[in-house]
Parts: sequence; C-alpha cells; structure tokens
Amino acid sequence: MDLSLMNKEQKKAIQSTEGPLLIMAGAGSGKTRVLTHRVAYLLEDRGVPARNILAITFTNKAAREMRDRVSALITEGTQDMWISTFHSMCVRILRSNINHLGYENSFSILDPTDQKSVVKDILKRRNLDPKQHNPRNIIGFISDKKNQLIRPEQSIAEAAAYPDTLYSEMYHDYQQILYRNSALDFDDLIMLTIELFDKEPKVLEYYQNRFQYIHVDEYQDTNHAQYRLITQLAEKYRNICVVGDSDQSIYKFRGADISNILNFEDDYPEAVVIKLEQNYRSSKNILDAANAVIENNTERKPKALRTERDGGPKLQNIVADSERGEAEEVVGNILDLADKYSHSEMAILYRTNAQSRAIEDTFVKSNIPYKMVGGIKFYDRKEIKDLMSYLKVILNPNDDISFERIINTPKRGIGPKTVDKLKAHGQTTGISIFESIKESDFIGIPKTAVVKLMGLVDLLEKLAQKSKFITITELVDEVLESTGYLEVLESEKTIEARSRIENLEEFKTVTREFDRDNEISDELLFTFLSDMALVSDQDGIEDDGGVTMMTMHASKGLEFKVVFVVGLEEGIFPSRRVIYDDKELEEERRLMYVALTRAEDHLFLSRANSRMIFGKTESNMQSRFLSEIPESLVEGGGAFAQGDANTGSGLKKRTPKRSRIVTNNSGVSFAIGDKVEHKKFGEGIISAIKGEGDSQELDIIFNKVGIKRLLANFAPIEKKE
DNA sequence: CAGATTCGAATTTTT
DNA sequence: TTCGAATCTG
Repeated sequence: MDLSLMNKEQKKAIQSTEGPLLIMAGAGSGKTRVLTHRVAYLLEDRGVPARNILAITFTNKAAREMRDRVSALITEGTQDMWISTFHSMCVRILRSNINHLGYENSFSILDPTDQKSVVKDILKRRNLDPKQHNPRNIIGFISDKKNQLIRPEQSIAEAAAYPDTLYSEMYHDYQQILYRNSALDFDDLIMLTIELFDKEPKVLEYYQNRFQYIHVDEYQDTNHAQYRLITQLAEKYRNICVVGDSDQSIYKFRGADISNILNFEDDYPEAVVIKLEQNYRSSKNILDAANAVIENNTERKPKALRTERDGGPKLQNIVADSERGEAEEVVGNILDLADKYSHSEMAILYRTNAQSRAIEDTFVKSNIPYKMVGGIKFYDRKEIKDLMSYLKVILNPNDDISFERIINTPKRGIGPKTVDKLKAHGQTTGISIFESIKESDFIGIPKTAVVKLMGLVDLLEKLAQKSKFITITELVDEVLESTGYLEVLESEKTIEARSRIENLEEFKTVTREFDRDNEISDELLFTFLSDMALVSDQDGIEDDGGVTMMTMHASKGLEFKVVFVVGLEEGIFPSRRVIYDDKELEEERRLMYVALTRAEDHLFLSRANSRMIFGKTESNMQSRFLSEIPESLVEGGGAFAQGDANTGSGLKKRTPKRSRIVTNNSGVSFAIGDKVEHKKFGEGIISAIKGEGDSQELDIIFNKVGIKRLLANFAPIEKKE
C-alpha cells in the first residue's frame, strides 16, 4: 500500500491495526482517506480476509463511497466485506436470526409515518386526545427508551410521574402491536440485535469471529444502543477502530451520545489515540474563524486545526433588509463568482428547511440551477407511500399498518366505520384485518362494503401470485393499473396529479435499476422491500450541476468551494428554543462549526434585519456566533458591529439599511439594541421585535427579571439615553 | 362516504 | 405562510 502521500499521523492511524484505536479527526483532515486506506492496508499488507472486516457508516451513501474507494485501492474484490450502515447490518443479522426472538424472519420495517399511525391508533383506543399528547412526543419517548435499551416493562416500572407513566404504557402497547405485525422500527433493528446477542451467545460468537476488525465512522454520532452493539461485537478481538470529531456532534436530539467518543479510552485502556489536526480543505481565514467559534464551547477536548494553505479571501459579511434581500445578495455573489466556480461547487446552508423558500424563489427568478437536499422527501410522498404499501401488503397481507393505508385508496367506498369494525374484530380475535375481511359477512358490515372488500382481497391475492413470476417494475405497473390508482390520477387533470404521476414514473427508474441487478424469484419482492426500507433521499443526490441548498445538518461530511451560511440571527441560529440552555447552545455552536468548515475558498455569512416567520415579520439581533468571529477575518460593511453594516457585494444597491423602528403610544421609537427602562422590571435591552401594528411585540432582556415579551404599544417603557 | 372548510401548529432527523 | 388533520356539509 502506497502511503507516501500521508502525513505522520495518518500513516500511524492506517498502520495501527491491532487493538483499539481512536482517531480524532478534525474537519477536513482526510478522515475518509485514512479509513479507506486502513481497510485496504488490512487486506493487502496484512493479508486479513475481506470477510473478517466490518466497516460501519451512518449513511448508505457513505457506505457505498467507502466500498468504491477501497475497491479502487486494491486488486481483489470487496464483496465479502461488510461495509454498511448500522441499520442494514442489523437487518442482515436479524433476517437470519430473529426467529430466536419470536418475530417472523420476513419482518417489515416501519417508517416514521407508519410509526405515527400506530401511535395514533393507540391514542384512539385509549380515548386520548392527540392534541394533548402529540404523537411526535410519544414516538420520541419510545425512541429514547429504545436507544437507552429500556424495554417497555422496565420503562413502566421506572416511570416516576405522570406523562412518563402514561407514555410507558403506550410504549408497551406500541411494542405489542409491532410484535403482532412482525414489524420493527428503526430503533428496534439495533435494540433487538443486541437482545439477540444477549440471549444467544452462539450467534454473538459467530459474528465476533466473523468481524475481527471493526471500524466505525462518525463515532460521535452513535447512541447508547449502537455503542452497546459495537462493544458486544468487539469484545472478543478488541480490534476496534473508531473515527470521529466531538466538535461535529450535532445529533444529540436524535440520541447521539458524545460521551461514547469522550470515554473511549476508559472503555479500552490499551487504546491508541491519534489526532488528525492537519486540515486539507479550507483556507486559513476560514479555519481561523471556525476555530475561534468552537473555542467558545467549554465542554470539549482542546484541539485546533492547522492548515498550510494561505489566508485566502476574507469572510464576507452580508446584511440585508429582508429574507428576500438576503436571497438576492446571495444570488448576486453567485453571479460574481460564476466565472471562477461552477454552480455545483457552491452551497447555501440554512438552519431550517423553511428558510429555503425565499432562496429558491429567487433562484428560479434568476435562472440559477439548484438542487435542494431534504425538505419534502421523495419516499415520503403520498403516492410513493401508497404504492409501497400495496407492495408490502402483497408480500405480507397481515401487515395491518400498510393495509389500512390502502384499504380505501383509491376511494372504493370503504369508509372509516367499516375499517373500525374490521379492526375491532381483529383485536378481539387476534387476527389481521386481511383475515378479518374473510369473516366480514358476520360482523355487521353492510353487504355493499363486504362485496368491495372481497374484491380487494381477491385482487391482492392475484397480485401476490403474479409477483413471483414478474419483475418489480411489472408488478408496480400491474398494481397501478389493476387498482385504478393511475386512472384516478389521470382523470384528475390537475398539476398536482400530474406531478404525482411523474413521481410514480420516477419510482420506476428505481425499480428498473433493481430489476437489472436481481433475478426474478419468489424472494424478489421480499428483497426489494428490504432494500427499500433503508434507503433515504440522501442517497440519491447526484451531481447534475446546480447550487446545493440544504440544512447545515445535511451538510456534514461534504465540502464546497463556496459556501453561504444564511440567517445568522439570534432566534434563527442559534434557534430560539436553545438560547437558554447552555448544553444545547453548545450543540448549536458545533453546528456553526460544521457549517463554517464546509467551505474551501469562499465563505459568506449573511443575515437579514427582518424576515417573515409564520406569516409575521420579525427582527432579530445578529447571531452571537457572528460576534465570535474575529473582525480581522471579515470583510463587508462594518463587519460584525452591532446592528449595522451593509452588503459586501457592491453589485446591487439594496435599500439603505435601517433597523426596524417601532413607536409606542407616546411616540417614542424603538430599535433592536436600544436600552429601555420599564416601570416594574427596571433596565433592559431590546433583543427582538415581532409582528406589526398594534400587536407588535418587543423581546426585552431585563437585567433583573430576564427576558420578557411585551406589547410595544402598551408596555410602560421608556427609552434610555 | 367524499369533498370543502376551518383550525392549529410549525427545528435539526444520516436509518 | 403552509401544511396536515379534524370537522362540517351535501
């Protein structure tokens, strides 16, 4: 293996193959290169058989890339090597072993929408109001428990007070329903694999022997369950190599536990620790800015990225009037740079998907090609989910969750009352909806509905027969035709319906690709659905030119020559919800760090003096993260001086910048940053202005009582100075 | 039962 | 603002 282009640390990381290894890899430090070379080195120089190597990533895309890059480095094939995500690894293990836990090996995998319908069902059955108990919170609760490897019984036993006691009961219901449907959610995949290993030491030992060399990428994002799983697998050989950067941990809200990486050396006292601090991506100015920001986090291991690149252009500060103006500034700068960089080398990063709208509109108007990552997901679209549900039911008629979705889609006159009766019957007898239909004659369902239900059952059974002899693409066509799904859409003649048909067509490019790689067999549909359950839209981002638009979260692991970070305002980024929680604020700062370190050459930081949020105009102070960047690194207006500075691009003249001014009854005007005196609360400073007219509100940070939101017109306040 | 209308909630989310 | 879901009406 040729390692001559590697630096000292990288070489050491590649060659330390025996025993535990922690690689602390800063942003842009060539982490992926190290990982791929390490695997190749194991294969070629150490003669480790491919089948004894495991590499775990978080995304399918990352897994695919890793396999490709390893393949490019070595002569033999990589088919025997497991390079996969946590989830697909667990699916593979569970498909052959889950019978030990009482589930069918043909288990189906629930997506978040399915989860939601299960929870709503539970709420209904318990006569609870979904408004009082947001299904999202309940799903979140269940997910948390599973990530902590807490089973329903234990959760019930441990629940101390009200909502937890109820939620634990619902967790119990939920798990029971899933079990009866032989369905697993994403968290189950991990939790049940661990349970399997605990229960069946022989199975665990088989995989321990198989995976003698284990690699885990993005280790800072592992949750407790994933940590346990890795610990189990690595216990025997202890050749465990984890790679990560605690400064880039931005998924705590999903259960990621940063202490996994921080405590690695305690778990494996013999561990070798290697720091990769040489950055090969960003210019010095960008890196200095990122380092300056992240240094404000108190809970971190000190680490500073170095670069040999020169300063490069200064960071550009953009202050616009509105989100519209902000978008126009971005476009102006893109046009300026268009002769030096292609569109696909540029990206716009924002905190929330909602912020993409103004930018997208402006892009359309300016004819700038773009691609948007995330937002409304392809596989979340109704038509795709409907189709998938048909396929799932064809494979597994007892999948009630999917069956309920399609029982009256397209409309075939089977209403909620009928469905309720079927479900009730199923509940008392313990059989599925599909089976219940066969007895529908006897459970008080009107004759007309019975006929329709029988017709549906008949159709599905025919499709199930056929599915064994045709390709998935043919099956999809068959479903769309025979159910009348396509017909209904075609007769609608709306733009909406048109786009749904297009999406279904798009789906068929996926099935065609699958059909190309797979032979027709009675396992075909099973294989297809298993594959599909774990793919995400992130996988399909292909480079067809165009500026990338995405959330900062989605940008992790990517790099661009030119990066725009937009919406740098208090309340937007950092998000309003975390401002008073130091821990969460630090996570938010790590997100800023991730965003900044995506940039190679040019970095633009922008904000708007006011913007529409949920239909209301709001003004916010500049983000504290901006103030954390040394002014010497920044250009454009008065850099980050409070509440001032105009655009950096001289291209377009924006309306002269002015903070929004509001007036109260006495005719006094207020702007962000003004000091005020309140009759009761004392001295304070205005931090945000929301809304218009009489309902206009001021957020004021008072020295004594903290932040208060007051009506500008009526609050007893006076401007100071 | 199905379409129309009103109501209310609204980060981030690799699988 | 914009989405989905609950509620109302024919």
